[in-house]
Amino acid sequence: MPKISDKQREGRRQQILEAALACFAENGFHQTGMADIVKRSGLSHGAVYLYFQSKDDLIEALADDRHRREAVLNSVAQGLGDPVEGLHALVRVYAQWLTDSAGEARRRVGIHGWAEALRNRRVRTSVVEGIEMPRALIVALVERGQHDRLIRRDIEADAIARVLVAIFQGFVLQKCWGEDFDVAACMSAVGSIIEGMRATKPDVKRRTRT
Amino acid sequence: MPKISDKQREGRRQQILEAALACFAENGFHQTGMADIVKRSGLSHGAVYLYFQSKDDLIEALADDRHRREAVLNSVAQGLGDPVEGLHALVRVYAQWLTDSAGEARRRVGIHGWAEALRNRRVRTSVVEGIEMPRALIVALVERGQHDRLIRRDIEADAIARVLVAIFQGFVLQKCWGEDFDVAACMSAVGSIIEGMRATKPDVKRRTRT
Amino acid sequence: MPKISDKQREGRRQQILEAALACFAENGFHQTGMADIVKRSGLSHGAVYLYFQSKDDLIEALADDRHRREAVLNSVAQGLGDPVEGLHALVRVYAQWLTDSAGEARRRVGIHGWAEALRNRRVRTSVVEGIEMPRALIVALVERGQHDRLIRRDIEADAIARVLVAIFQGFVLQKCWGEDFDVAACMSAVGSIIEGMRATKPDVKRRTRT
Amino acid sequence: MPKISDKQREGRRQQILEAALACFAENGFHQTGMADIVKRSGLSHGAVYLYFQSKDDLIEALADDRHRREAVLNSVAQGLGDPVEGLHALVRVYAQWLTDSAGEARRRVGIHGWAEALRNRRVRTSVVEGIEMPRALIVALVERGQHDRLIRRDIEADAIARVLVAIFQGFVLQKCWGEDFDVAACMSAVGSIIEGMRATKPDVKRRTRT
DNA sequence: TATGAATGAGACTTCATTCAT
DNA sequence: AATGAATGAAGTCTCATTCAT
Repeated sequence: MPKISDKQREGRRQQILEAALACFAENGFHQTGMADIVKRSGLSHGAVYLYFQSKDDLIEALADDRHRREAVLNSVAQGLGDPVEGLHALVRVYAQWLTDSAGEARRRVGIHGWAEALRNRRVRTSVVEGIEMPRALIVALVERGQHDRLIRRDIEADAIARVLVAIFQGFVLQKCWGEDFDVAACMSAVGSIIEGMRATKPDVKRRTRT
Repeated sequence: MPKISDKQREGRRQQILEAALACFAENGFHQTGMADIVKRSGLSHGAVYLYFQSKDDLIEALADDRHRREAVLNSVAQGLGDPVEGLHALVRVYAQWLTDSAGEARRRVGIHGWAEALRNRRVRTSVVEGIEMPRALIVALVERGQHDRLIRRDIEADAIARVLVAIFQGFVLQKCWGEDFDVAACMSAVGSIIEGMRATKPDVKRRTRT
Repeated sequence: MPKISDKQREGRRQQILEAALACFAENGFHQTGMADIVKRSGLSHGAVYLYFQSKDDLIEALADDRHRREAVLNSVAQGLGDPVEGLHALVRVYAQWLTDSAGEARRRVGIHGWAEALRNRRVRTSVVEGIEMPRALIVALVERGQHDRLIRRDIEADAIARVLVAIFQGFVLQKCWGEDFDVAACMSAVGSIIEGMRATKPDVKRRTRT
Repeated sequence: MPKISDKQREGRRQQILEAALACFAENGFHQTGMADIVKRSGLSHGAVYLYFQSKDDLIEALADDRHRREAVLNSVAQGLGDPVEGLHALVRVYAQWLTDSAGEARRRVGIHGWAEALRNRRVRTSVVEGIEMPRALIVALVERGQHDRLIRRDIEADAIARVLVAIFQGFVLQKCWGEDFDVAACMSAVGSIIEGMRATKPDVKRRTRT
């Protein structure tokens, strides 16, 4: 029975996804031909279509894949005691993801996905949900911090969350374009921003004044 | 061979670029056909190729166009007395650019350009130079501020510049994807961050002022 | 290698032929994929190829099948006393075959076979032999009728046979295309034509003249 | 201005249609590749798609073409004084069409079209309308003949019309399959059938004879 | 015997670009 | 200068058939 095992099946799937990832990272979705993916995967044309219905399906599978991986990333920063420490932890996780050389292809494909999201509804959904996760996480941390009087109350949690997400998006772009993007320094600056969010002791002073 | 006037020539060029911009904004570079641009421009295939050597040439021309427009944007924030006010002014200018409904197409094409920059050296150069301008401006402002003891000296000017640029890049993405991106609130958060950069020795100053 | 019984073998064969018949009736030979037949038969690709060498083999097997079934049809009209009654009987048999709702698929496949006969020699042979049977039968009946002075002698047996066969072919086409083909009325018209072939009494007169 | 004239345009269209006709006649619609048509037309792939949107469009254009030609055929038999002569005229016209050696390809494609009509709604419409024309014409002739007491009133005009149409359909099939189809003899048999429809004024004749 | 994953030639169609007019 | 018909390489995808298991 050449009905291959689920493990083998998944292996083939990954093989194709990896080939597609590498090709898309190099040339973008629309400048990559199925032939490129086929050749890189080491399989045949037909085999690829046995695992993915179409090129778009492949693109969407990669989008979903990314979505799933990011969920894991975010989980790292959850459940930490101090909200501000939670934010720092999140920054650290993303900094690491940004530095991981094996993730270069994934970051590049991510950028192509951002552009694709503008016209492909399914990709957009995946992307938007992808940023929704860290956004919600940050909002929760900030609001908890504000409730506990650890974070200044004059900043909107929603807005600061979008700002932090934007920072990482911009970092991905700048890192992928240039060779001289200093991740450590930039991350340190982000750390400063987070520190700047800490409630200053005036709370105490105000109380004393009152 | 009725050689047309330079003015007419430039008009035709703009006509084509506008058509291309609209098409690219809708469908991206590689999902837009020359036929789409030709139809939208109201000219003929031949005419378009009279003004642009190739589709890539058109893409690069738009990238350069963007580059030129951004130079104008940045000039607004130059020459202001107070560096921190300069930063705020820059934020305001970009906020307005982000809100301008007529610029939606340009923002979308910009995103496609970010992806294209990954594989097209000429586009990448244009994009990188494009962010180099505000970056350098911010660096200059911050360094002047630090020199004047108006801005904290524990943050790296280079890094904070990249952070601010990244924020705007991320905002463009989030704005183009979603319908519920609150520009004003986010900008206000950016304002807070800038305020957080102010040197905190008010005591001394107040004393001296008093 | 558990060799299955001949009975099982024949069962499988029929199972496949039935699936093929249904698929071909719906979509024609060349718009039906082997995958369709495989799915409908409930067997596997390999199994189908165990019973039929190729798709063409399947097509030809169905043509032969039809050939065999028609032989049975024709036998009904044989051995009747009155030749004219024989013709009427033949008409009745074909009318019934035309009305049989279970035969719809077979009629449709038949039409596809007529087209296929134009390029597939084996199918053509099968089809031509298929019409040869009723044609010869009609010729025999008419010639016997003419010999017995029951049928007018001014008509060629060969020609009238082709006409009758043609009528049924056309009826199959018209029935399969349209929903408003009135079989009974048309058959009645054919009956009139056959009646019109009866020798009129002039024979007697001629005799008297002689 | 290389905008070619309507005449040239129509010429190219015909060039392609002729190539398609020849290919389809040889191998049927689905066994003919666009490459075959392209090669035979002497044009390029792109050029063919400049005149026809798709292969299906080509098939449908040929179906419409046939439809139009048959309209001309039928017009021949219209406006004749004697209805029975009209029927004979119609038979003669179709007999000629059946014999015309240049029409062999058209007849073969017609058969493929009959099969295609089973699954392609547009083709079916074209085919059904195509037989509707002669059918209506025959019905009109027969009814006029019956009204004028020239044709027997015991036969249904509708039914006999379908019979005559069926005869020609069957003839086309038999002619295209076999090399020994005797058109003249068969047509003569059809003539006999039509003669058999004449009202037999037995009363008058018998009286005169008597 | 039976399975179904795999093959790869070939199907249809698009599209950036050219060039005769 | 301007046109738009024409090109043909390359794109995505299908499918009859095979063969390791």
